[in-house]
Amino acid sequence: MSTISVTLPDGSQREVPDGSSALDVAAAIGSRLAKAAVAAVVNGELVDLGRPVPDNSTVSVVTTTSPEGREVLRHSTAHVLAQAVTRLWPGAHFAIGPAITDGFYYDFDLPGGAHFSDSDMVRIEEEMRRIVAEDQPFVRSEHSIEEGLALFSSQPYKTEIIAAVQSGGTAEDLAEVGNSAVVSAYRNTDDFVDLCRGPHVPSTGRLGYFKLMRVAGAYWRGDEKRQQLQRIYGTAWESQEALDGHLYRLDEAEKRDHRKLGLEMDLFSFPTEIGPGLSVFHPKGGALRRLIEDYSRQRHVEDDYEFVTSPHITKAELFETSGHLQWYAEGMYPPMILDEGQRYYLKPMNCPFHVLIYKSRQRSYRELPLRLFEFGTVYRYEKSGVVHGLTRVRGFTQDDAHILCTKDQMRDELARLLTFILSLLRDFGLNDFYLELSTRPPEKAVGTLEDWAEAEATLADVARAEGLDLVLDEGGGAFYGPKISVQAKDAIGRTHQMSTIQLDFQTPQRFEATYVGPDNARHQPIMIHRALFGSVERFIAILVEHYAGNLPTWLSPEQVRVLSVRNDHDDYAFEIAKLLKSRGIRVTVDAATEPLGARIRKAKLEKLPYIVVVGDDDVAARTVGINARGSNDPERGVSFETFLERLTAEVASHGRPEDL
RNA sequence: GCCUGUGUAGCUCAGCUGGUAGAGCAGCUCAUUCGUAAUGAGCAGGUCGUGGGUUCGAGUCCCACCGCAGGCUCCA
Repeated sequence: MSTISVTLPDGSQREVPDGSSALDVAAAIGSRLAKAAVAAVVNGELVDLGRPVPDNSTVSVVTTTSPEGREVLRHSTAHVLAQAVTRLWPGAHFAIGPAITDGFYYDFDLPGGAHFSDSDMVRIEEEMRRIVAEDQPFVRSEHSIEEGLALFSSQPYKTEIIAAVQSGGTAEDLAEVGNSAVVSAYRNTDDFVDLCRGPHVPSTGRLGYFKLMRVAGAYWRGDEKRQQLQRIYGTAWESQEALDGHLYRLDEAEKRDHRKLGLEMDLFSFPTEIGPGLSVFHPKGGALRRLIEDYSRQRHVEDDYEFVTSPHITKAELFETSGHLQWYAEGMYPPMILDEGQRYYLKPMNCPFHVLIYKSRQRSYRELPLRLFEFGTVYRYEKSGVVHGLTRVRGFTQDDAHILCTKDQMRDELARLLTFILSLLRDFGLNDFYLELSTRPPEKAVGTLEDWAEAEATLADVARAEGLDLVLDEGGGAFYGPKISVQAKDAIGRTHQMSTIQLDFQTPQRFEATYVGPDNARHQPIMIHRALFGSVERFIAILVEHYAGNLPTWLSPEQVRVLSVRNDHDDYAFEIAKLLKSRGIRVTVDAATEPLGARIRKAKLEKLPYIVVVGDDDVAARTVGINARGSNDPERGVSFETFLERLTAEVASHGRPEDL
């Protein structure tokens, strides 16, 4: 028997019999590898294990613990889901079923307009386990377009994809099929075959560590004007431990949910009497908010911003001039009709007001850059299905500023701004950033291509200069200019869009804002929109989740609670509370009305940074007992002065919290 | 806006196939005075999201609406 030679990832060569499959190669390397293998990369292409390997090819075996391997088994699990559904609902049409982060989904259209219910998830999962137990093979076949259309003649969504691929096809379609010349399909049984690019695990028996998570609606091809399908989401892993780990992480994330913690910590609420997406901040949330805003104000003062304010409503004319009514009217609250037909709108943005402040008198180049800052509360009519806690609301406050500068100043101004933003975010305990550049949206955009190109290039240069990773978001810009956004990773690795810097060549032009240059002629300034927190409300949500409610001491609404052991220690407790308060510490006293253990427990549950206990010894020696958050080991007999120094130093340095 | 769920006391939840609401915690009162995560007793608290309907009778069944949750679409 003749042999062929393959190159392995470590560079070594191996001789295998001609006609060997990727699985044979894996087996030749080792039986454990063969057991863990789910697919292979042959000459750079991810393929089935059963695929014969050509001579002189490079072969890399993909195992279940690699990202590619997990993707293969998730995708294969999606096929098992589809088969289970077709067994239970004969005649069901299925659309697409890709692997996604941590799992997979599959979209279905059930016969007779039937819908899945939550209890169906149990039945489907049972059916899936039967299919796994049957250990059905995944058998690949390749067909011409015509054959493909015939093979899937009872599956209209599949034939639509094949037909779309025939006439070019989108990236999404090609992901299903592979390439435009060949229609590939994977058959599990005589009754079940699915259109798919592959690769797949050799057989369903390789799967099993999955769980169906939920059912949701999804529009066919993501188009809200088309058929709404039933989407089932699932998660799938290579082992029970990995699956359990994922479920545990979900559980932990749920414990951090700012909506839950916000209620428990008495920070804010959404009274239904006020309306969806409209929040009120309670005293503790109000304190947190004031601390955040005050610190931000201080930093802005230091960075040469000037403070302005503007009203919440305005005549339509302002947003006609800015272009918002033309582009985003559906995102605005409907107008109030006043004074013989005059239309007034709640403001969805602050920028036109700031431009009017700029325009209130003639400006000289000597005044630029002019940095106008406002905590501006805006209102946007979000669709009813999208409001979510504090992160997506209908009324919120932006830490909004608009910088007007000359074209020559733009580059320096952007660089300075990015440094400022990162420094401020780091002060709040966020440390892991990358940048995203959103470029010209093809449909909704004003301005010349040249202006866009120049602005995008400048933003990219400045981002690179900061040394952070830059990700491109093609077509994601606003209608009036490109933007760069700072993305921050939180304590459990989730990414949040934080700050945005938006260049705008259009608004100054629309408002005919000018400055007089050294040449004594009028010129148009550049406008930079920027918000660091984005919205104060959303920033609070992110901080609460980042810290799991354990806000750092400098941001805690109540920093210290003093507990007296007995009533006769109350006077001392109040005395040191007064001293702490005089040093700017937010402190309360919980006098001895219930047992000490109960008061400790209550304060612990409220996530207080410091619980101070004072008893006989402390009154005698002017000391305190300190029970710090995150510690199960209280310190006794610390002198009050030592504690005060430690506390004020921690607050001043924005010291990090004990447990994230 | 669309799909699927869901809504009982401030919070967490129980309430079987329809027979006129129940617990724990929190709150209040009284007693207890205690050295680091729950002292005891008592009291009070709900038109069961809202409005219709079926029924002798609805927290429970049906319809509509509202809120919330998870998705989809959207997010200047």
